[in-house]
Amino acid sequence: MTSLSARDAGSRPRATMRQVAELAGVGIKTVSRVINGEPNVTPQTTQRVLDAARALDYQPDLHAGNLRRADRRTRTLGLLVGSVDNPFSGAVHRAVEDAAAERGVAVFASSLDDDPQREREAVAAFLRRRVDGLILTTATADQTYLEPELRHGTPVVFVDREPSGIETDAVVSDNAGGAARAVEHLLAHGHRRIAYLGDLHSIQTARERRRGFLDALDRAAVPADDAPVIEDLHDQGTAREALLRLLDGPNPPTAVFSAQNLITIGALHALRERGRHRDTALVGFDDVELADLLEPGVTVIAQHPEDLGRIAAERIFERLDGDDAPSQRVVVGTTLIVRGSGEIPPPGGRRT
Amino acid sequence: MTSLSARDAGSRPRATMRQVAELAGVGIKTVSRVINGEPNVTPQTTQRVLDAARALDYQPDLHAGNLRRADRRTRTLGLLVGSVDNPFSGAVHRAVEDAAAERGVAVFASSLDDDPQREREAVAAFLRRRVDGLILTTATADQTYLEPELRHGTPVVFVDREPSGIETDAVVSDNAGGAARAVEHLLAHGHRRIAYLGDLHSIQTARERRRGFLDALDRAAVPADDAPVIEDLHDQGTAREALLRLLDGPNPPTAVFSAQNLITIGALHALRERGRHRDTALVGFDDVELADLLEPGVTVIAQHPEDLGRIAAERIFERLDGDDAPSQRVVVGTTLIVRGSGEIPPPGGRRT
DNA sequence: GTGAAAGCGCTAACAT
DNA sequence: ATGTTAGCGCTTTCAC
Repeated sequence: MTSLSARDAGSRPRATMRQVAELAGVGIKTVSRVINGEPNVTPQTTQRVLDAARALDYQPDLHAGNLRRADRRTRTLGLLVGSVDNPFSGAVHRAVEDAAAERGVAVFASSLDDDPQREREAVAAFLRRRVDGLILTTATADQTYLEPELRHGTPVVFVDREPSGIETDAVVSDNAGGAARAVEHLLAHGHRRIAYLGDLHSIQTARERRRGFLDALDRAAVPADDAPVIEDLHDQGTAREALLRLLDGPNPPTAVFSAQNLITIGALHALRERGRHRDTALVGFDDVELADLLEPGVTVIAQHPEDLGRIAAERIFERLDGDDAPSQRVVVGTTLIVRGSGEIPPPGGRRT
Repeated sequence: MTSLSARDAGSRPRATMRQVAELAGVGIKTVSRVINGEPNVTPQTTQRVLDAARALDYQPDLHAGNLRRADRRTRTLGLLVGSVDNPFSGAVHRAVEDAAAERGVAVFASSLDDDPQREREAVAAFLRRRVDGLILTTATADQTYLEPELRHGTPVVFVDREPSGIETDAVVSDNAGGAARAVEHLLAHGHRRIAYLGDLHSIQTARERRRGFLDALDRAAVPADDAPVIEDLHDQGTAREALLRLLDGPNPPTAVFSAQNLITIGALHALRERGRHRDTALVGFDDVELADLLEPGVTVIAQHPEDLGRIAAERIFERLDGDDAPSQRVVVGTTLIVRGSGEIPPPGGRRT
């Protein structure tokens, strides 16, 4: 007897509806009615069926039922986020889960890692499992590949980043606006030499934040030469190194705008390492835990990931409920949280 | 024309294998062979089938196939964590996802919120979707209800918390050991009056950490009366309030052991608010982001959630591969990270 | 190398 | 109020 057969010996196959029907002495359709809470079954029969189901540990097979069911709903959603390990993604995920759970919908979650190929594979994996809808953070330059799914009627909502090449719903932060707000805040405190530390240029939100940053400088008539723009940072380590290079350079910035949560953490490390955290201003995009307890506290442009996730999930369910309005783009505002680091004046004090 | 029918008008039903077969001019079984990479199809036929599949945007229906497939595998896992919004859970989740993705397995993730009812519902939702295995963080006092699933052959691995009432695999941190290590560290720095701030007593790990805490005090012959033990804290707010009460009381502790990540954050807030963060020692269980940049840095007993998640997922796949060894309990060690807060001496200096 | 027929567990449609 | 039959999209079995 091999280990496999030994294992099989102990395992009863899962009970089916037919077996429940047999044990209860009723037809299979009656069991179906009871399990699905359909009317026209006497309380006595209902009880007999429930007893039989309990006795056999019966669990209905959602996928088998779905195969023939008119609405063909799996009550399942596919969610693609930056990384389930990132606090921003976690908050989005939680909001989606809450909205889905209310409706008896389960959520497949996958991490994108800003890798276009992972996106394609995750979406394909979702579709093969016939999810009712897709909530996607995208890493591809163009999402035309989703066009067939949209035509098939599968709702797709983009969260955090806007779609490109297809017309569909999106829920995003006010990236450019938030970044501009950060810069204006630093400008108001007298800074002129503000460094930009940004994520991969391939990421739409990174480009938006950079645009907001540059626009704000432009509006203030600050020559862009004064602003070192460092892009393509993708984690704490690279962000730290980039800022260390700036701080060690000939003309270090008096203020820093770090355009993503991990980059902010990397920047904080660099400033501490050079002992420059009390004289170099810093505003981060996206809030980070414990930012309020650092000295100085970290001023941030907070996003509202719970709102992004909740609204995205609600759009999906509205679409599933038949809403066929033109695709919408919802922009969720950001909030400046003043904590100290963003209010540090430049060395010479406020100029002009 | 209602909005629903208008919507339907634009949506083509999803292509089936039969349609692909028709378009390619072959039998359905040949399409099946091509899609599943089975042998005995000529390259020419293969190409014709792939072309047809492409033309129809064909995506195989994993669940339909699974209905008849011999192994009945959905290539899907159910994961239940504390909350997808918690950094510890996020790290566990990510490790599970990585192990699963390698094998083409998708992950359903749900948040437990330490609510027994949510656990039951999440597990039922997983089972109705015929997940191949369950990785569970539990909130129930007894998991005997899973016995039928184990008999059906569904692998169940507990992560973070140990099972009760059933024999199955578990992957947990060394909670008691880690807590004891924290206390020993504080004792070594001269503390005798050490407060314990713990999570819900209903949580197994919380009880373990409390046990480790009390055992270490006992071994050091420190009377337990000196140690205020506050339990049933469940978020930053309650933890903060509890510590504020202790600090404002007649005989405040000289050191604090906060037994969970959110509790540590709440404790940090309380200490700051009273300006006691430089003279009250603190060791936290579970690491928190930016703990190293606070002043003083926060000394913690770090867990290794990535290891917990990875090992749990590996156990599941080993079981699915036929491993029928007796159930295993894997204990992942903790790591003391010294950063400053845990090395603050008591007011009178080191006693004895 | 390829295909026809049966059937997985369930629901829809139509009995009775 | 309950049962019977067909069939969802696929894999299995077995025939050719």
